[in-house]
Amino acid sequence: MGKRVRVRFAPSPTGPLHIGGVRTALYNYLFAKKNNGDFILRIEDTDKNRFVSGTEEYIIEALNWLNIKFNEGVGIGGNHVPYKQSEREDIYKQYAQQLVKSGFAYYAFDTPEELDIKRKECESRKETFQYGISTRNAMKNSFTIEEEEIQKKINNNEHYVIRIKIPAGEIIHINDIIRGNVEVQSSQLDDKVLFKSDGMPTYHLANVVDDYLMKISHVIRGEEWLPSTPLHVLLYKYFGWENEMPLFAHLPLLLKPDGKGKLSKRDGDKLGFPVFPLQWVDPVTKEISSGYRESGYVPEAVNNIIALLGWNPGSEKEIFSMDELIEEFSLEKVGKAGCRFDYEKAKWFNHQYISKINNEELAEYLNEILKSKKINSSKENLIKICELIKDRMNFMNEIWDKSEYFFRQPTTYDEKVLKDKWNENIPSTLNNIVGKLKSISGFTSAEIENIIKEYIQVNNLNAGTVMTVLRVLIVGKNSGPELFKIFEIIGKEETIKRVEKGTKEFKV
RNA sequence: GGCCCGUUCGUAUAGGGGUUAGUACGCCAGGUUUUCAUCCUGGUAACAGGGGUUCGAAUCCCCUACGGGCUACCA
Repeated sequence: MGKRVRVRFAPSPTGPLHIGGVRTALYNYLFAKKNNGDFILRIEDTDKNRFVSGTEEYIIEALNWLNIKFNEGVGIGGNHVPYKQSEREDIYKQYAQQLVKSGFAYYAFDTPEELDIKRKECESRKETFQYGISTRNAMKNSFTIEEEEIQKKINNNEHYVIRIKIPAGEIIHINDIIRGNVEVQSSQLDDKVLFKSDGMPTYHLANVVDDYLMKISHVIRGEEWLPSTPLHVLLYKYFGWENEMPLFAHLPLLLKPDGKGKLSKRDGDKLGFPVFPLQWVDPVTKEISSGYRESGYVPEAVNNIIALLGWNPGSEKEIFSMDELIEEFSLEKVGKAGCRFDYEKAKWFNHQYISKINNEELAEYLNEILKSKKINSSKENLIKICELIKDRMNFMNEIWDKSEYFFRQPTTYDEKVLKDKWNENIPSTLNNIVGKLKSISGFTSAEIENIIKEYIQVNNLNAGTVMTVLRVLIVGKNSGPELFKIFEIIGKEETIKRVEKGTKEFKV
């Protein structure tokens, strides 16, 4: 019996969640559900300077929209409260001090400015400054300052940090579920800050302490964390938690479409597709970044799209419901290479999902939009309309564009098409057609079709011409669903009105 | 620069010693639709390069190249 699966999604509230973060959340969720485990939301707000207000709420709203449900964490509580790191300040301090006491960490008093100077010096010599075994004896810290003096400094409220003491000559092993065994020489690591002078821990400390305390079994996170994982492994060891250390799985990164760098929050709308799940308005600059929701994506499609960015069950199946994703997901099938979002494929996925929405549901959605435009229509009609336009939609927000002509007369005609088809006989033909339409009692598409086709045949007319002209007068342009079905839905009176109006108004 | 991770059609991927290297999106062509879109059929297009190992390598090993990540008192 292995231990209970407990995974966490741990974003920092420094901006809206981007699509890569959403994917990390989704994989964690799928893994938890698949293994009947827990999915925890933890907010990693240890950097006071980068905090952006509203992002915590944003993250929760985004996960809700996508139906990625956590069962423990910020907002809902659990056995390991609090789940916000800023509220756990005291815990980290205690653990950092424990490490100092046991000799695995030490106090350091170098100011950021002093460190900056050191780094620049090294840079000018084309070297990299490493606060570690080779330099720590030349810095202001426990190695160079007497114990008594250190206590005095601390008591005087002098700024200090706590750094890990990286051991010499060790090989640190990481066993990553996705990448296998990774080995790193301890000499490559530096004495990273664990506890900052503002009283907050760094990611490294907070993360390890919380994962341990919250009994996290698997750490599923982006590949950008792989280089610091040896440090985390060392921390587990120094705390004596080796046996409780979670398993790691580092996900391939989502790259920019041009292949230059990883996708970042700053990419906003520059890429031709949303990078955020929900629209985001920057609280300071008021800059608006579009979201998948507002761009007309359906949440199930978004989940499907991002699930397949870096994971594939090995079959040729492509459309997965959330339940199917849960059923089939496994970390072993996650790929190693970074991947790119493809707008065209995403559009196709979304189209697949829209065409699967039942007409009643879509009709309700359309009705909401109509209400905002003060348009009334019967439910029955809306269902018929949705049936006709559903396959023509790629995004939900196209629904008005694709259905407008059912509710109002066209305000403009596609003149190019009309001019091309128009001839001196058209007006009289249209008048005759209006006469025919008036004679139809049950105004059904089948009946209309019979009558009009018969008229065209009897008079030896060009069907393409007549139909195209009628369409433009009714719809405004030369596209849309079957014309006679449109006639039926808008009704006899409206059809006749539009044809008469067009006949009168259009001049070559 | 150093360290780490990666590399199959344009994109997402399947394939893990013997395949005509499969699929989906895109693109192209044809069909359906008297329109457009959907839909259907077909086509286009890839194992980064070089060395090994092997009867045989996309697949295992090494090197190189390229891409990416990390290198903060950011996460």
